[in-house]
Amino acid sequence: MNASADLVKVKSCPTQFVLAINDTLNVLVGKWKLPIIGALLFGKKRFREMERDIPKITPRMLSKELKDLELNGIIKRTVHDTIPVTVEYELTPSGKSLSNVLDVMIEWGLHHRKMSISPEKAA
Amino acid sequence: MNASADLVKVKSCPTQFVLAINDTLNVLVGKWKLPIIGALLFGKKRFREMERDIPKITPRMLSKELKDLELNGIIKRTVHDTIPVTVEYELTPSGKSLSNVLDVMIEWGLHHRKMSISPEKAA
DNA sequence: GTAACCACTATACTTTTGTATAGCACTATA
DNA sequence: TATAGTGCTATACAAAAGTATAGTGGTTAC
Repeated sequence: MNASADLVKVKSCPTQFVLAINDTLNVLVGKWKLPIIGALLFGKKRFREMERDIPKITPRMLSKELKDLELNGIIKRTVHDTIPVTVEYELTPSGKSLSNVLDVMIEWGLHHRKMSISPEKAA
Repeated sequence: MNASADLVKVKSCPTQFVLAINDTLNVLVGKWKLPIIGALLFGKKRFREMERDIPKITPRMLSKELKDLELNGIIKRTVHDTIPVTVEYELTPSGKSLSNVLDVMIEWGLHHRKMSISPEKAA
């Protein structure tokens, strides 16, 4: 498997190129996906824990987004049959590897922000 | 300016971290932004040209998204006072630098797709 | 003169996304 | 017995995003 060869192939074909990016975009899009992934980058978390960590999220949204992320193979849900049941969420390897994408996005975001505030200095 | 130092700073602070990524996300989100940026990666384009290049986009959407991207400093709009007027759109340096982000997203997208189809082989 | 190209804009509608609020079935603690 | 915590789901609504269709005001070619 050669990632950069794939890149060349994909970039020469706009449609495929858009499809691949959309896969990534779909995983990150929405008001809550990022805060959720962000929270899980720091380790396993339980439902109520995340509810407290993420300001203003409703249980409905948290539940919905967790399902979505699970379906997309980004997080793994584990039910422990303690009493009462406890449920743990954690990132899958695919989910963890997203942090590479996020790093680049952070870099661009910071740089772009500086550029729009003071293009010449970028201080 | 040290990008990786910024990265460390930002990642230790979840709120900032989410903000920086959201800046990037906002630029890319929506059904049409990516096709538009994709089209402009291949050079300057005019309105009708893009309308033809991007299947199924309506002029309303194209106009709206172009405005949005211009406001966000991703593209530059130039009006030439030919008769009739011609308008050209092109990526700004900030816009061009997005291709780094897109590259990483393509890589993740392709890899993740392979993982979900056949996790062991990843063929 | 009519048809077509240019770069859009207006209006009305549907779909998707997110919010507000309440509730379930269970258990542990006071 | 009352209260609070666990991990959610149901219903109804509001806001945002996207679509469909038509039209503007100009110019050039047939």
